[in-house]
Amino acid sequence: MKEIASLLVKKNLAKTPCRVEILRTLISSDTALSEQELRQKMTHDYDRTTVYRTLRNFLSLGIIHSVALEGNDVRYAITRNSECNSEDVHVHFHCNKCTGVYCLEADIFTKPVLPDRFSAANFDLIINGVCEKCHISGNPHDS
Amino acid sequence: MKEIASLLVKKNLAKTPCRVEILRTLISSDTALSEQELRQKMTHDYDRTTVYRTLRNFLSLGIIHSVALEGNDVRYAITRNSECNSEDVHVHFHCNKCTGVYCLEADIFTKPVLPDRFSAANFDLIINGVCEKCHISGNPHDS
DNA sequence: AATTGTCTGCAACCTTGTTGCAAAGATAGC
DNA sequence: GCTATCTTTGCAACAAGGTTGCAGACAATT
Repeated sequence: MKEIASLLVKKNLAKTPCRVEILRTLISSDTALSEQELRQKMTHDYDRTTVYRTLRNFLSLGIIHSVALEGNDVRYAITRNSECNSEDVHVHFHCNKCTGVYCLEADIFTKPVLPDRFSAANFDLIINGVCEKCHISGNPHDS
Repeated sequence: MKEIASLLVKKNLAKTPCRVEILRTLISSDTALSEQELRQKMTHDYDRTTVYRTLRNFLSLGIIHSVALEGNDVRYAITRNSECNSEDVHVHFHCNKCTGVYCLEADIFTKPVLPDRFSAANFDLIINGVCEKCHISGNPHDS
């Protein structure tokens, strides 16, 4: 919890309940969460607008990042140095069974050679498949 | 134009004006189009619902495919065998200047090694950067 | 040309993104 | 610890998609 407080101080943000709870929820989740999932996991029911603005704020500060999936499905996750913080490569795994989205290490990705005159600033890779938790049983981890 | 007619016949779809025009527009565009861009490029103003249903229809038949970008931004493009039809790899280039989305050859992509117990069904790579048309001048191709 | 089944347009509703404004809360100085 | 100030929150409201049902229009078939 000190982690959260110092993060907010570092980013010059007031330590408000909504911010603390959003951060706590995202930090303690092993998957990226949709806004809906996030709100459901939070104990207090904050207004939609408040959560929206807080997420937007966190996004622009790089505290969290978002993953756009097919079908207007956006997930949010804490940006951890060890996983998703590579300057220009983001790798996410989307499980077709439990629908969870996991941040994977960026260094498993090899940058492709682009056609002439195309220059890349960053890469976003989404891998669809079956995650480790759903691998054996075939049963989803979250139901 | 025969191309379009035979495509529709092959997929068991009636040759209706809306379908023909959507296909014609997508085929003649070198970039993936948003629904809005698509509607603007079409000569007849079809109802939003009609376009929506037609696109959904084409998507499920694999005639077109969609690319989900950040910020609820979805683009649609014809699925060409030479470009985007690889069974499990889709590579798209999103230009930060002209905002265009181009389908790139899937074979420039190298599949990464996944963590234990993760298994992949398909890969979606989105590369952000500057496209060939915006490369030199710095001026966007479409304005 | 008539029939049948599909497609289109309209109305309507839901979700998500977004803004303005006023009330409530956090931070800083007294 | 209390007040002033600036920030954050909640509410209302609207825009843009996504989505469905239904009835009239249209395409394909006989």
